Amino acid sequence: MSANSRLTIAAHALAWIGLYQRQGHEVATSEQIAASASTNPVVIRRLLGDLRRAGLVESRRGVGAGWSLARDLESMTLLDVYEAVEPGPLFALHRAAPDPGCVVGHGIQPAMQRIYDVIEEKLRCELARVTLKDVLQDVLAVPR
Amino acid sequence: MSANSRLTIAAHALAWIGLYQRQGHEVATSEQIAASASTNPVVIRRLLGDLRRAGLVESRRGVGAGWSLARDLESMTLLDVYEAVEPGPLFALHRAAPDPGCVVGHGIQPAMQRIYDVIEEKLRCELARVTLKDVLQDVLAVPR
DNA sequence: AGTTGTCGTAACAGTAATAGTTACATCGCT
DNA sequence: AGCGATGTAACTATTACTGTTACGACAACT
Repeated sequence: MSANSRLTIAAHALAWIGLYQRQGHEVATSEQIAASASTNPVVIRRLLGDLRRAGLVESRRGVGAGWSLARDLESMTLLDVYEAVEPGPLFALHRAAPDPGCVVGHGIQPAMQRIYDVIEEKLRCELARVTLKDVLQDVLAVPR
Repeated sequence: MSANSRLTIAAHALAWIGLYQRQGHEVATSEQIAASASTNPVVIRRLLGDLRRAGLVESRRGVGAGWSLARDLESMTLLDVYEAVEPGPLFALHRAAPDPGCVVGHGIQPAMQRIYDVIEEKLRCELARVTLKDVLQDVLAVPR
């Protein structure tokens, strides 16, 4: 499906900031997070920018700048992250409108859309079950 | 997420063939289906090729060739189609392996993978609930 | 006031997948 | 033998994500 890693990296960043703050630090820099996630700081800044617009993190500028959580990890779910970071739908309909003169062409889009709506709702339910605190807990529980 | 229309078009094709056969025809051509779906015959042939490999349709060659259902529409679910047509996972992990020396970098992949596995299983359950007969029924129920 | 370190963002290249198109060999019926 | 459709290769176009460089904006510190 040409899956992307945006949800993974965003969760990684939030867990990283949460753990870092738990260790007594005020803010985390995009460079630190990027090093942990093996990616580029700009990628992190873009993703965290989306999360800031969604009210999940805050950023400070100037010297000693960086990112901090806007809410407790316990109050954030993967659904919040997903919505902040993945705009589009899971499945697409036809690129070009199907033939409206054909019975199937006429009815297929409403029919499939209804199915896709149900499926996306289920997906959201599952994502909403998992808080970022759960994620961090799972991360820390992995044996080394 | 950069969603694609493969599942939609494949369902369209199956519903079209099913209805066409119900009307007494033996086989449907990729050109007929492509016209209904407003796409190119080769796109249809590629998708139906995947469905043939999955045992959902059969193809005949030579004069009077075309596509027919290998099983009843009632015995096919959207999960069968999804599996035939969408190889990859819904969400990707990191492109490059995260820093194994970092606690988060070390534990994030198993943690997220477990979450993604659960979510994909739920998705499959939902897809398995819908047969292609249901789809065709819904299509025909759309008012014109 | 100047220096410094970080964010915010634009701009561009690289990669990959889907989709559309053309072309043609192959097959099997008539 | 001729015909009509599949099967498939090859190429292009489009799109999205990712990675990278660059630089202005900003705020703290000396």
